[in-house]
Amino acid sequence: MANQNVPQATAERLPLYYRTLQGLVAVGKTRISSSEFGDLVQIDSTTIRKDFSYFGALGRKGYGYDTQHLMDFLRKTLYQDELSKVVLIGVGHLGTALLNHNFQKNNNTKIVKAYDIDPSLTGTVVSGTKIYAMDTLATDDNSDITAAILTVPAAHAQEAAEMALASGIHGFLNFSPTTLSLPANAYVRHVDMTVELQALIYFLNHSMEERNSK
Amino acid sequence: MANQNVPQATAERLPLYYRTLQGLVAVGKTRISSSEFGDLVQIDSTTIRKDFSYFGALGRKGYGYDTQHLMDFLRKTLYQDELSKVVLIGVGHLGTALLNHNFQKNNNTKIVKAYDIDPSLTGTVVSGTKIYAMDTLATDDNSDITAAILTVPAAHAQEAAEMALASGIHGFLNFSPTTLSLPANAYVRHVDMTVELQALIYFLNHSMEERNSK
DNA sequence: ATATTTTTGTTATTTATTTCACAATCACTA
DNA sequence: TAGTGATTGTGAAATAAATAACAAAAATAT
Ligand SMILES: NC(=O)c1ccc[n+]([C@@H]2O[C@H](COP(=O)([O-])OP(=O)(O)OC[C@H]3O[C@@H](n4cnc5c(N)ncnc54)[C@H](O)[C@@H]3O)[C@@H](O)[C@H]2O)c1
Ligand SMILES: NC(=O)c1ccc[n+]([C@@H]2O[C@H](COP(=O)([O-])OP(=O)(O)OC[C@H]3O[C@@H](n4cnc5c(N)ncnc54)[C@H](O)[C@@H]3O)[C@@H](O)[C@H]2O)c1
Repeated sequence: MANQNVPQATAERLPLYYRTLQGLVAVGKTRISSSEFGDLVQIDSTTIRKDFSYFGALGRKGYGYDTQHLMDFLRKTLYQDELSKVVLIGVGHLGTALLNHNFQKNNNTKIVKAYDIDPSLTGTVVSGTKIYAMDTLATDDNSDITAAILTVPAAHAQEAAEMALASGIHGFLNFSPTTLSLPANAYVRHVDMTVELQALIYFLNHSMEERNSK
Repeated sequence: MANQNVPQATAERLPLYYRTLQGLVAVGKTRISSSEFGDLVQIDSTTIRKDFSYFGALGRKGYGYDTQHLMDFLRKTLYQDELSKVVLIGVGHLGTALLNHNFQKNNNTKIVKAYDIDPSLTGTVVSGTKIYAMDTLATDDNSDITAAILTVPAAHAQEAAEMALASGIHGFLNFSPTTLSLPANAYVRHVDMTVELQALIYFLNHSMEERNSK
């Protein structure tokens, strides 16, 4: 069942498809065509049909897609039918916001514990999540944890990631503005708000120039 | 000077290059080769040379790149030599974290004001930024504002964006897990943490399966 | 029951991006 | 200042992704 040949670009769209389908099922919509779905998610309908086709025939010709069936399929494909446990490292401004955000709603992921270097935070509970000292991280057994969310200052992201890896964590969602150097058995995704903001400003200015020069 | 034919993928890497160069200049490194730079940012050196080549000859053969010169060039290209004013809409958990985060450090962008629908927040100041009522947004003159950061609940993101657009804002950094439908004169970038987390889980599981099947 | 319409799944085509390969050029050494 | 080594800039090739086009199939209407 493992689909080795699903393009990366397709895989990255699946969560959006899944969430959109959750919304459709919730409002009682039972069927949808690729073009109507495409309008919703702002992706060309051909791209959507192609994406689904990597997983076999999920729709019915002349009818479209059954939202419930498609949602169920994507839930399995995205491993959302089992709970994924994650930890959060760095309970500062951003980390606290993430702890307060209930990822578990429509999203089978739970922040089960947090780590911070600040001794005054050790043992406290933020939004139901207990905070542990960093000293214990590297020697803890976290092999049941899917991923670590890194919200520490950039200067400490690398060491924090290495400790987490030592404890058995292989996935990382890095919010620090720095590149991590980890061995090949680790997988990192980077959410970089500064980059996003600068890219936004770049594209805004350039599309304006383009418009003016026409 | 407007470079119409810079690929999108290249443009999206420029902020990372710029930030990395800031770090290099700060520690006194005056020159760097594309391969050393590539190791730092984890991008193939050929890609880096190609990226820079869209802007002309920025390096010197047999020498590499002058970090200060390259940084200055990118600062101009990314419009980082002028201050970009942005507003933030939705001062909740995430919005507050962003207000507390000093974007202006190494990043010529300032959140100049915020908006929220909660009357108890109106007139208060969070981390130096004054909060205004949503009623006033659509009629305010925000034509000097580059972009709006949207950190409102998903159900209100569309209406908030429309009000901001009415006030003269054309750029949006959307943190809500929802697609925005805006006219062509608006430009939206989407930061979607739920999608990132699910994509991470998907790739982790799939790369594990791949490894096991070998 | 038949005709018409809808809509998928897929092959072919186009476009975008990355990587390769290497001549041209400059830096540095002796 | 000649010779060697380093490193860029760039066409060509390879890979990846998006879009177009359409036959096949099923739904719906008549
Ligand atoms: N706050 C934001 O909105 C925002 C936006 C974009 C990026 N970021 C990035 O996210 C990261 C966190 O930002 P923040 O605003 O929450 O910072 P913060 O200073 O508020 O919080 C950082 C937390 O990490 C802890 N910490 C420091 N060193 C540590 C270590 N070695 N191990 C474990 N914990 C450690 C601190 O005690 C603190 O609680 C930074 O890298 C920042 O650049 C934040
Ligand atoms: N908190 C997180 O870490 C996190 C993570 C991922 C995504 N998000 C997304 O970011 C958004 C905000 O999340 P949050 O946790 O800060 O939520 P929150 O409930 O803490 O804050 C939302 C804020 O928006 C304000 N608001 C509500 N309706 C509004 C309207 N129509 N106009 C203006 N302001 C309005 C509320 O008064 C509140 O202050 C949500 O869409 C959420 O899904 C948050």
